[in-house]
Amino acid sequence: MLKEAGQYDAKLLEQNIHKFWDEIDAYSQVREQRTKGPKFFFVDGPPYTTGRIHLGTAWNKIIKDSILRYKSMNGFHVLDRAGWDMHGLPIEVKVEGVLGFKSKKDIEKYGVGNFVAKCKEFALSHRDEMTLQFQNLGVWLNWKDPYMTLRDEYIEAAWWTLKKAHEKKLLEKGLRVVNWCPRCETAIADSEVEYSEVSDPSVYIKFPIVGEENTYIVIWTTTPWTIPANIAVAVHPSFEYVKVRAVKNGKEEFLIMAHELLKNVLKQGRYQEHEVIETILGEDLKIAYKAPLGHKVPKQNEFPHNVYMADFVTAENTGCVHIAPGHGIDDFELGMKHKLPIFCPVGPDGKYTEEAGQYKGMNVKEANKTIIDDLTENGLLLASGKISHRYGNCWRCKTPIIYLATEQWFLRVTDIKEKMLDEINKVKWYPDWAGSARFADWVRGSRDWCISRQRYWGIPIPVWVCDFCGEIEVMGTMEELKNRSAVKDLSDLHRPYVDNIHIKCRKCENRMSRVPDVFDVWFDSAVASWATLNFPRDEKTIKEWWPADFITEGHDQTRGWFYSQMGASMVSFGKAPYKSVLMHGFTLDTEGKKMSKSLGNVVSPDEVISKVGAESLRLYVLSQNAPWDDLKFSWDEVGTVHRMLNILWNVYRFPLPYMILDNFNPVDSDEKLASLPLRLEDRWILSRVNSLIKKVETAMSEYNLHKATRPISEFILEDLSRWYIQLIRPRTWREANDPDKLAAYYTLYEVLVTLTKVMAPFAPHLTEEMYGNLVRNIHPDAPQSVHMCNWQPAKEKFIDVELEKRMDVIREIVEASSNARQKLKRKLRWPVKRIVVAPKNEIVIEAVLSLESVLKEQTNAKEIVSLKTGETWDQLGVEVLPNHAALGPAFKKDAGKVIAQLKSADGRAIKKSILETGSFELKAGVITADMVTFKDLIPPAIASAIFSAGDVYVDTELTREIESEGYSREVIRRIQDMRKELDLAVEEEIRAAVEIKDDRVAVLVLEMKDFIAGEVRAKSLMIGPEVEVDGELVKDWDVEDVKMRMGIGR
RNA sequence: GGGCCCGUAGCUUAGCCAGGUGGAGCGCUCGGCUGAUAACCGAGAGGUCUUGCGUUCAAAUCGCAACGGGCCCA
Repeated sequence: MLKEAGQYDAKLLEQNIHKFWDEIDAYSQVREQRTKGPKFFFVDGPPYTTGRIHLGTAWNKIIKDSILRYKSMNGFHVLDRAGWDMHGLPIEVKVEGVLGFKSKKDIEKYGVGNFVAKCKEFALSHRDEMTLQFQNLGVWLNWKDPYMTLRDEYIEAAWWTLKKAHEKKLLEKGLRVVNWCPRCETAIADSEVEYSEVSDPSVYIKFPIVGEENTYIVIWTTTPWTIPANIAVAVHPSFEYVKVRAVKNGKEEFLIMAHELLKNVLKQGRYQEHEVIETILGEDLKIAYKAPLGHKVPKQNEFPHNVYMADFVTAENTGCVHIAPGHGIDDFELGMKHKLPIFCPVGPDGKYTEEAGQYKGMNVKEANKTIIDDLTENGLLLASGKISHRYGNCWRCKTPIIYLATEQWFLRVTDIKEKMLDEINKVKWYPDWAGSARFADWVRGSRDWCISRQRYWGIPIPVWVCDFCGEIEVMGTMEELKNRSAVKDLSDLHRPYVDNIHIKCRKCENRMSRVPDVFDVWFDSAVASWATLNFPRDEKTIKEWWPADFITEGHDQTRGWFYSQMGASMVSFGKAPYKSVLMHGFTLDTEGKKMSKSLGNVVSPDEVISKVGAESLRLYVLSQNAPWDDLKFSWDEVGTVHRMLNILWNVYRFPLPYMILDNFNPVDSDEKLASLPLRLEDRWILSRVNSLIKKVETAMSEYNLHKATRPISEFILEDLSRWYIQLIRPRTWREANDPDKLAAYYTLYEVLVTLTKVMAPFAPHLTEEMYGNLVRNIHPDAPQSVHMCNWQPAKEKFIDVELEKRMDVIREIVEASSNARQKLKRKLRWPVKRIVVAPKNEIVIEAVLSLESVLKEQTNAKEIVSLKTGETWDQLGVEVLPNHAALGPAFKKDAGKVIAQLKSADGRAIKKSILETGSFELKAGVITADMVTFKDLIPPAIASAIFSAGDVYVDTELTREIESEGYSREVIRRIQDMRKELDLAVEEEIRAAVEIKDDRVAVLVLEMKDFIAGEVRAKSLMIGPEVEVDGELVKDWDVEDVKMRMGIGR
């Protein structure tokens, strides 16, 4: 049997549903039930296990959940292991913070094994916390058996991939300039560099030219600390350079720089006068210079210093670029091209090494000042100031990065770039530009991928190098390492356990040792699509599932996971690891600014859930905007969604008491719907809900979640709540087993059950609750959960597009008539004599004709009249407006008389005659069409309003009958109000008495006594000018200036 | 500096691809309803469609540029 429902309490409801899901293990049942269906392989982009989830992560998982629920209902066998990204520097930094560590030395002292254990503990505990938070959102993924990057089988997937890269000669060790964090003492990826505005030195330095007395080439830099590593100067081959004689305080010197930048440089150096001596094209600038700090850095004196040409030189500052191949990417490439020494006198801790001579031991950033002082001292500083610009920081510890030339391991993805671009085209991107424009652009500009990190908590790079001959071998699996090393007991593939395993070199039989590095953490998630299938340990599953059918992440993952997966997959399998990608946006604050702790504008999912529940949050993020647009969070809009759900809940619970009272038991509802006398409004709502299904299907086929959810809200508010429920109300409180009432019951029941299925993917809690009552309480053998139901396709037999159109017209007319009523302040409770519709087209006539009863009821009109198209209602008066400009010349001095006669004549007759014959005869003369214009005159008791396809006239003239009914309804409303106050049950009968202190009104109301008694369920009812009023509740009322006293009791 | 996306009423947005009088919701003001009631419904006010230039008979819509925001890169 159906049960009544109380007010909508989202939190309580959601808690109960979560409990219910746990009890029956709903998730597992749903997935198992679909194992025979077509496969749908989804790979969860693994969130990083630090701290709590934020709104963006919540949105991400809600999108995933909704799509997977939809796919599952549509019969797909969904594979969806949740994923966790658990390695890497972010966790190391957090753990270092907890332990109060400042540098790698602290970690070494503490013991790598202990440190790694702490990192693991941190990752696992945060995984548990975050799992709960995701579950609170109602997100269904395989939480029991998630993939975790710290598991041995996952590590093997990464190892196997690297071995593939090695086999395909795409793995390379080399000296490269990398982004280096001097605090973390490791290389970091381009994607781990975060830019911020900082103030740095801006210095102009003069490099003395060899063989030319008092002549210098001028360079500019923001990093004076790289000057000890200077090896060359670069100029643009096609720029024009000049040699200038410049004078400052009576001293002259000769400077070389780009011609167009001359003025600025001389101003910077405060030269008082100058003269261009010579103009030279960049490509002809063949000069050597002396190291500016040779006296401090002896090693510098061993290197040649020359000027080279480079296209990357821009016409900024001096047009001459200081080149330190050990400290810059362009510098390094220029150095390689000209076989220059890659001089890098800086250690991993960001301090100068032995090679930096007198600067040894100094922190480079702190050395800036010393170097500027030293240059001043030897007269080579032209100018020194400050500049505010964007500079890269380590995204985790915020330390400014430096560029260092170091030995690193690289994946040569640039070799397979073209193939990667081909694969991008084969992937279906939502929206299209995410792939064709954004991702393709990123891939085109990508460089070789530096995959090594000099850290501890990560997947150890499985490369063993021979201590003697340098031979390289890559271990692809744990098994392989065991066999090659004869270490039988290998329980953990992390550092430090793998660090001490040695193998014998195949070439020279000497000892091989593992390189100490770990993987860039992006490499971990890069292998997720096969790691989640337990490949390479399990070689069978991958054949059945891979590649992924679908992934979805935020647009920041273009450079991140979309790319890392693509790269790793191209290396391993030579094709894209996913078939379709939905790229979604970011969550921003109401201002459109990003949410960040420092701005204090962060809204957490928990905060939203605690206020309005997860369901409102879900529908809010799904419907607010297109998935790929950024979402500006707004509490107001969340509130609006919550209100919509509340209305749905009220719509759902409204009929329950009546249905229960009537023992409504819709076991054979299909049959009943076919046999009961459905009204047109019943057929209409059935048509609407089935049209809705089609809309949702169309939107979901393109993952347009906003276009799927918005029509659902609209249906609930406009069609169900504001219209259908209003229409059927009188039918629901009819007492007998009336087929007309049953038709409404069965229709509403069908609509609500259909709606729960359409909404289930998006609002899994609310629909589960409704389903439990509406379906499970009636059919005990129905699927246990709405999420076990099949998607219900639209029932075409119910769809009637014409009817939908006609109902739209009726709704417009009703709106217009209530607008008109308002003009004359006539309440809806008071019937009106008639409503006249002047239609613009035939559809309106058909609509009024076929849906007259609906129109009558909703407008509370005694009669509905529809005119023909173009017909003027004959009750309207016509005002004739004389056209003086035409009448004057035509009638001259009689014009005044004509005008007077026009005013007193019957306007309607004039209009009719003019329209039919073109003229009208007055006593004073014949007037023609050009002499007059007409205006409709609306009688005082009539109000009009327009709608899109015509006019509506409401005749509010009072008749005895109307007054009688109007006052009666006033009485009824007040008695109902009192019933409410006494908290009476709907079906409970009362005794009532009404004293009306106006004889005329008392008589009018008395005429409706039976009607009133029926409406208020009164077994006895007394009405009259002098009635004794008593009972449990007695109240005095003022009804339209008539004093009434009413009393009711059981 | 470059790539991609976004900019419409006080707020959140539809319309833009396929040019032809800008639609909603929230909020506000006024009113209605009172057997969904700590609910619900109607009406009204409110828009230089970020700005400028161009294409066109016609531009929110197409093109170019600028400005502001987001993500990514340099």
